[in-house]
Amino acid sequence: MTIKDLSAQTGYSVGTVSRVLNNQPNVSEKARKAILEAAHATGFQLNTNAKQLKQSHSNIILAIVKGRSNLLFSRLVEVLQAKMLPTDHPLIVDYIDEDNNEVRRAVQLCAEKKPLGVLFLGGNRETFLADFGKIDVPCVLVTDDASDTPFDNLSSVSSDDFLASRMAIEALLSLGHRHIAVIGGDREVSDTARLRYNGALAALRSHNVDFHEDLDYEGVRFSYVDGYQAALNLLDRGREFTAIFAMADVMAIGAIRALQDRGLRVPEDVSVMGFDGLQIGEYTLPRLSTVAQSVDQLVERSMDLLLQSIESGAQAQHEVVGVSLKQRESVRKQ
Amino acid sequence: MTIKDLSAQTGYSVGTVSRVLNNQPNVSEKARKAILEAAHATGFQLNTNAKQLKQSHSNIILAIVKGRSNLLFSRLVEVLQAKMLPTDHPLIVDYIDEDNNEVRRAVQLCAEKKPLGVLFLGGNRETFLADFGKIDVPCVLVTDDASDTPFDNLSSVSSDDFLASRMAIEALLSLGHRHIAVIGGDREVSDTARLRYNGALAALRSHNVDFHEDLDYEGVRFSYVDGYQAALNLLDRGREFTAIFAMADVMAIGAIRALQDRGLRVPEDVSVMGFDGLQIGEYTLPRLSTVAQSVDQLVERSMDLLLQSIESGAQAQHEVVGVSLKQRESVRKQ
DNA sequence: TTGTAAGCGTTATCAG
DNA sequence: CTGATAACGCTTACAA
Repeated sequence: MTIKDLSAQTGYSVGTVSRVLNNQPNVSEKARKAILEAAHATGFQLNTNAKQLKQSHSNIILAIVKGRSNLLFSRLVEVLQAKMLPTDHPLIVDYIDEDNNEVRRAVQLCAEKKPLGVLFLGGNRETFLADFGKIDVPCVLVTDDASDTPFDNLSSVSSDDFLASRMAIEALLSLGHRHIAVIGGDREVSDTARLRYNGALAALRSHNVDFHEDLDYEGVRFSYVDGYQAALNLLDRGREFTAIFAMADVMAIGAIRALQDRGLRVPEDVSVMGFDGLQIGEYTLPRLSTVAQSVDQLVERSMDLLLQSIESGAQAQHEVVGVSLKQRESVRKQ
Repeated sequence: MTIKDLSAQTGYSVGTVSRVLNNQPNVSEKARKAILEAAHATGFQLNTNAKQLKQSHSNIILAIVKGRSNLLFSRLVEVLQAKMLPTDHPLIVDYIDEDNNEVRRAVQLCAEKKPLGVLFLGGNRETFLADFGKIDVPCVLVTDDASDTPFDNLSSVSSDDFLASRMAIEALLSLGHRHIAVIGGDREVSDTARLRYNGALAALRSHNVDFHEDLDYEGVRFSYVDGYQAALNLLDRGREFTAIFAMADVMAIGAIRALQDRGLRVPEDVSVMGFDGLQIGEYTLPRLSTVAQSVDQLVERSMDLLLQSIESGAQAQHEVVGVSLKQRESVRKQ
């Protein structure tokens, strides 16, 4: 089934059929009705390959998501979809593995889909530096900062990871905790992990609190099981600590379970602070205290920046949206 | 950048360039090397639109996933990707919203991608009955049963929802529970919800246990918050129950929190049994007792059936894989 | 308002 | 082994 068939069926030319199917003007109501009817009857759909191959530009917005099982990104995508619906920009969401190159993927997809702009959910500075030059449509990096990047078509909207992390530690400190362990990611690989680590360290240092990277830090993957194992390692190392700051809620939840399994109560014996503000944190026992990123704002600002660049050629901007400390149940006074 | 440019650059014709880029035989080593080198140097990638438009068939396997935030499906996709990697079948994963029509989407994508076969992660019987006739490649419906469907190119691999649900209830009954509430989905809409409901009901009936649909059943969406609210409703209704069976782990987790918020202890005061066997269930307090679906087997059998149909034209088959009762901490003797 | 036809980047068929 | 060349299904000037 092609527009040719539809053309034959209705007696109109493929040109007219195409115009109707794309809601273009300059078509008689009669033609429009006949063609639409035939299309509906047969369930006809335009072939996206041919369409995109031929089109010199679409009004697609592309979102490239780094990591399928990142719950924060899942939520961001949900909200993004909802907010895109009322606009007339089709949203194409493309998932790549965490260790794939998001920029190269974008280059490829830009050539194929000719989107108006692209949103990167997660990304790595080095990767952008290496290949972003090949992209010429407006882009926004979401959840990571790109302000120290030399591209004038790359905006960014991120939470202030350094500050947020600092807030998390300060909150713990202000409650009297003086021995704090940190569970995070690989700082060599992840900009986010590095920033959060530095923020935590800065807070610790400024309060003259003892912290030994080798003993008090666990750099692992952002997952339940890694958080669980990290907490176990911390415990086995024999260091005394009254609080753990985990750089992601999933790790925090894993860590809490590890503590509980070792007979420690949270928060009575050990406080645990997470990062992200995932939904699940509201249903655990204890409910997870966390530094919550604002999904709504992240999406809102990103779309705004992107649409502004697209519609009025606005300059690249780098915004930081606020985080909020959710004091729930997993943290208490020492 | 197109193969034409590459052709000009290397002095070979587009035909040869295409052959090289597709690892086809009948190309001299010299040509292969020169072209590959040029392609690498420029980071050239074939345009998928043009490729798929022209190709009469690919060896793509298509997976259509119904619902982005279904944690079971996320896990299935992960395992699926891992298992597909060693084969030479590119896996294309396409996500649609829960309330979209998976079959119509498949029809469209089959026309465009010409896949060898398609895997449906989740699907609705009615939907298949209505439109599946238009699909002629081998397909497997995963997690739902399609044995009462008249298509000879549609296999299915599912957990026995009826039996599994029955097992869940039996387990509760054997522990002395006689007042069991059930939290599930909309049986009008979801085959799965209906099967699980019927299984639960059968078990209850066969033990002559009192169960009033209006009072003891909550049909809601499969989410934390809905599970939470459902448990609250159950409580507010004033019925006495010593156990809750939730048809999904996420609902069970929500329900547990609701009970805890009302001062009830799980499992001391109320036992809660989930369904699915998600990872998160191993990290909650209490750890979630659940009827676990076997993600590995589901994927393994689905791929097997699909590949058999593709490679040797095997007939459609309908398999049921076993579930396992994970007795963890949220259920105990009444 | 409608039709015609070129061409998007590729694959595939056919000669050479 | 290699090169021309005709599609694939669509959009988009341009003509009518």
